[in-house]
Amino acid sequence: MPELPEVEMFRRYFDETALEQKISDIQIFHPKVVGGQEQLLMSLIGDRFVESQRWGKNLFVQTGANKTLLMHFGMTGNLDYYNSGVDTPKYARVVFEFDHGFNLAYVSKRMFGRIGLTSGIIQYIEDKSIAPDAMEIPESEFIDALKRKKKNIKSALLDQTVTAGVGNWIADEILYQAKIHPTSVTQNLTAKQLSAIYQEMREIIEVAIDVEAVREALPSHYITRYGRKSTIQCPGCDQPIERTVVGGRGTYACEPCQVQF
DNA sequence: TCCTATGTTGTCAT
DNA sequence: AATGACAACATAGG
Repeated sequence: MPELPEVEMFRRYFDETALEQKISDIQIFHPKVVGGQEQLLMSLIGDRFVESQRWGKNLFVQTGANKTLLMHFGMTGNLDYYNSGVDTPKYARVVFEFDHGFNLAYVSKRMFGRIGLTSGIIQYIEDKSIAPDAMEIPESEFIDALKRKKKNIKSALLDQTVTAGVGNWIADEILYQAKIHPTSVTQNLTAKQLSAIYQEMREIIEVAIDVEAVREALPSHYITRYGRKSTIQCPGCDQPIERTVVGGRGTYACEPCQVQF
């Protein structure tokens, strides 16, 4: 699920459910998602979450004791706030128990996600060379970063050192809306085309957040709205949307509409 | 049985 | 040294 708009939904959900409550206990069901730092995470018992911040697909939370929790959701992750009297959600890997009888589960089915304490947001972002968030990055910085990449445009958009938050469906939608073929050589694109990509990126993310990241609620001229089936037709020309593999990721595009550069 | 899935990273090659 | 290509990770559904 989680690209930038989905993680933004998780952030809002987290704010509505988990802020300002005393953490009375923590359960870790799988050491892998905490990177072996079980003791460190357990040190949050008695603390409380005070403020969340999203950067790309990363969700950071500051605690009252000035610690920084990081959650990344991988390909299959989410948060689930539930009454402690009912069953623990399936695939819950870490559970925060609060004083008043409700729990927050960090759920990660395929366990590609990670949760744990970091030395701080800025430090973490620097260490991992993560670029500015896709909704924050200035156009000139985005275009300069793209120009330096030798890979195809789709892979460049997925590169979190170019900008943070674009994932597989957003990349496909950006290139579909910009009418640019995903395998186009990034350095062949003109300033005007790169600018169009930037504008589409912002527009698509904004719209996705507006519809609360519900795919079926996206505009009818978005190919993402129709899911990842082999039967989708291009909303523009009615030709079938083709599936290929680009940079190791399933990629959907309209061959007639999207020009190869 | 085989392939795919809204992500990142370690390894190997260039 | 730095960058790029690609398999690997773990689980379920078609």
